Amino acid sequence: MTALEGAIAELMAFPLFHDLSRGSILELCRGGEIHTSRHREVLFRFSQEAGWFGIVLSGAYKLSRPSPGGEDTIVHFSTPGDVIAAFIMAQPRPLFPVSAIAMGPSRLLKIPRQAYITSWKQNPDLIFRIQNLLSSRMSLLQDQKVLVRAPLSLKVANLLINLLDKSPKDEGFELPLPLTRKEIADNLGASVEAVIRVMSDWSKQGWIETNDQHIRVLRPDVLLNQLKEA
Amino acid sequence: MTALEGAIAELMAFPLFHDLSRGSILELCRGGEIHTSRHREVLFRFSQEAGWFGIVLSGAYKLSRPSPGGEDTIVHFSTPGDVIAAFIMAQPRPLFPVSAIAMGPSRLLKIPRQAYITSWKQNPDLIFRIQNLLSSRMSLLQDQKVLVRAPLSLKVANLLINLLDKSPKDEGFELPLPLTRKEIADNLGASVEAVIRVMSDWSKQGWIETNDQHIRVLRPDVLLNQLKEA
DNA sequence: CGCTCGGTTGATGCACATCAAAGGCTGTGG
DNA sequence: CCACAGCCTTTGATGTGCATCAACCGAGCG
Repeated sequence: MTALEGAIAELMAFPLFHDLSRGSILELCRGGEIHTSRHREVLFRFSQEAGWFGIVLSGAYKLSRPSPGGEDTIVHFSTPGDVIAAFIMAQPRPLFPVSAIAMGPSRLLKIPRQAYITSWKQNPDLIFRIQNLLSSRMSLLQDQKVLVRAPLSLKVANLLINLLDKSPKDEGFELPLPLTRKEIADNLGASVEAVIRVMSDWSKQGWIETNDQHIRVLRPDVLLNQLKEA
Repeated sequence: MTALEGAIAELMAFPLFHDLSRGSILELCRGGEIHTSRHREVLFRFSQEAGWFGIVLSGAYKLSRPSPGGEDTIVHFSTPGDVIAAFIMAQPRPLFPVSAIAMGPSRLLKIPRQAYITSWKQNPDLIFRIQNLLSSRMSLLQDQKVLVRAPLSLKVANLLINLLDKSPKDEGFELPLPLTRKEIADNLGASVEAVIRVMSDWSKQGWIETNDQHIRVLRPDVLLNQLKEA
């Protein structure tokens, strides 16, 4: 419980809990516990029973689903402040709709489903914020869907720009999470090699820069232009 | 208002309003009006201000978004019982995230945003049902995303099966909405010609049958198998 | 030191897109 | 009532973006 109190400060910084008092946040997170993940640790797997939902505190998790070819497809990257699996808590007997795997060391606040049903549900404003989160995630999915016919470079540009939006502005255009080419490929439905060819081209142009899985976008304007003019 | 009362019977049949009394439904739909659309009529366009949301009563609407190539990409087919734009009502000043166009003559119940903010919000169960609708729609989008790397025939099979699920079971596997090959292509991000080649092959095999934009799936088992074994 | 993981490069082939052309069907206006 | 324009479907010919396969390199790590 003391650990939980320590996390309150982090929680209050997230838009989800904006304006809420320390006391009510504690009440909402009753029974919650903080889970620490190592790089590549599996938090849960697709179709497991979901007795809890979570809020990302630090690090990142990739959410993926098994695809017919055995390879997993990444459907979302969850960064701090994101809720995981909250959307399905309203179902009578929810199953996780995705698998979740940590990208680098990460921390997550696990909250029992019961708390959602009892205290969260009674707070319409909170439910609305969840609904907004969900609808903006849907919006991202649709953005990607619209680009299916576009060349691969556009898809990569779109992804980088979107991730950049999540990043704190003072980071100098560095993506807020470690990202391999394979993960990008798995998210876009492309092959690693194709992604590499696009990105190493951009590196040569001096538009991006990467060291050790951390990508910095030097010329976000150029990438944005690709998206617009096409 | 009398017209609205006439629609109550239809509304009560939808899962969304299941178990609700005639009176409370009337209350929820206060200020609503029934809109009748002709084939190809535009209900609203992407990025217009959204002062209302809707419930499809009959017919169908396609929801699409403009894509870089000018061509619209269809993100969802809405059939009776579906809510349209309810998910964004929680935002302070919502804009329609898609365009909506009628497929064949259709009817829709328009409900002012104000009603959502006041009466819908006060009913946690109702909000939860909306959340479930939204999350199942997200699930569909993810299903499609998982198939990006799969051959076109799998994507078409997946689409037909999903639409079939919405259809009343006594319809003998006929899709519940008129659907052109172009619309299928626009939904899957493929070319019309490619879709035609897949489907006319299936017709020759005797797996499907189409007359005048109405598609009947004669061998749903075969299509399902394609999805599984791959 | 072998191992796995991430990145990179080149050669080859295929599933589609694209372009072109044509016929049927529907609605609309002269 | 006819003519014309749009929309939907179909078929064939040609081209290409990207998947696939194969190989290699450097870095971290037990």
